[in-house]
Amino acid sequence: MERMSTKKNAARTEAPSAEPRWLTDEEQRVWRAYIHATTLLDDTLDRQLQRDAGMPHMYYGLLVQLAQAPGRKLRMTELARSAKITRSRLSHAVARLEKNGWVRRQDCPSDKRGQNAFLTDEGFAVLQEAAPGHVSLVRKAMFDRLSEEQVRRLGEIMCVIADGLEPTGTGADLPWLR
Amino acid sequence: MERMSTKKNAARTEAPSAEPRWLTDEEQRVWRAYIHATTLLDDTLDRQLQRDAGMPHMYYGLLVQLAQAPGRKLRMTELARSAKITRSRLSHAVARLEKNGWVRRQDCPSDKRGQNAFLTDEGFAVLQEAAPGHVSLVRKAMFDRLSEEQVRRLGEIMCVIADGLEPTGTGADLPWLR
DNA sequence: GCGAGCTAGTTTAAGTTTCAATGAGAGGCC
DNA sequence: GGCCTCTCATTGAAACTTAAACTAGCTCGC
Repeated sequence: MERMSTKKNAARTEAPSAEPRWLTDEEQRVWRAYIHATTLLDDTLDRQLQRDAGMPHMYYGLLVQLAQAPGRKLRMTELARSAKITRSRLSHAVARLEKNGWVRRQDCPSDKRGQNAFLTDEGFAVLQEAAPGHVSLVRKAMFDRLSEEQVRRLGEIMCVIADGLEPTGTGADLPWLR
Repeated sequence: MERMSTKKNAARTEAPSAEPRWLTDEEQRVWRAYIHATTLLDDTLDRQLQRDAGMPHMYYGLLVQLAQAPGRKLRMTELARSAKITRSRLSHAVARLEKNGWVRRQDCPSDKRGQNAFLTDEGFAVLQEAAPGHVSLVRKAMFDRLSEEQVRRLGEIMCVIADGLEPTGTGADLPWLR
């Protein structure tokens, strides 16, 4: 991805359109490994869940969030935030899950704009059926292949990255996207 | 994602439909952090490249692969393999990139079924324009936030995961998807 | 040299995601 | 109350992805 042009790595005060600091060779290798691993893993999980539970990984994640929420229900915005997706995307997703009978919506009593999504018994059953296979795959793809030490470090690293990207306010843009 | 039902963690000989080994609390935390970080980062990169270069991250990656290939060209299958995507997806992607004038196809002389995708000068120019902003974002989201030690470890971990998922033959399925 | 089976790549249709636009309620201010 | 603005959530169109056919060319054994 990096180092398309002349390298000139001198530290400088980063004027807006100055030559950027390209990635070092090691950083490039790590970045490529990251892209490859995440791409492969995501595709693998998607394919398995599509086959075994009839839904993509993201949708499965939504069901899990609901299952863990008190009363198995969550406000749409809350669900969107915890799943790290847009409200629009969630709307479409819940529409589909509702069509499958796994989730239903109910009006929020305290705020008439609001909607609660809640997991049906059918949805919970689907989750229970799919969970073992999913966990098993996650384990085989990641945890069985890493030492405890590596797992701990991966956790730290991922938290650092997520913290840096977390939209601060509600939908506030990150400063360094200009 | 995990631990939906009773826990019974005793090691056992893993009969096909036995109670699976659920994730420990730490593993769950790490897994969630992983999902969150990768989701956020991928979305962030997609949005920035869509805005600055008019294409999603994956498409940008294809241009990069081509730019680095000898003669700026690559067989379709080869490109699909190095980008970790299906041939079908690549077909669609190249069709779109071709429509933008950034890539063109040429028949492969040695194998009449084959196609070479090659990067046009326009495509290269787009890449050169987009690269600094992209690298800068990657840096700010990941490398600037991690110590050298962490970067090295992340690289190791990602390689382990990728190795475990790499389709072994051409399109051969992984054994543990049953 | 020809038929079975493989490989390269594309196509179709169905499903998913994005972006921008919309409607409808909440909240503040005068 | 009336008005302005913000938030919650949905919608529709366009772009993207996927799985499953499908075409065409290679290759190997007989």
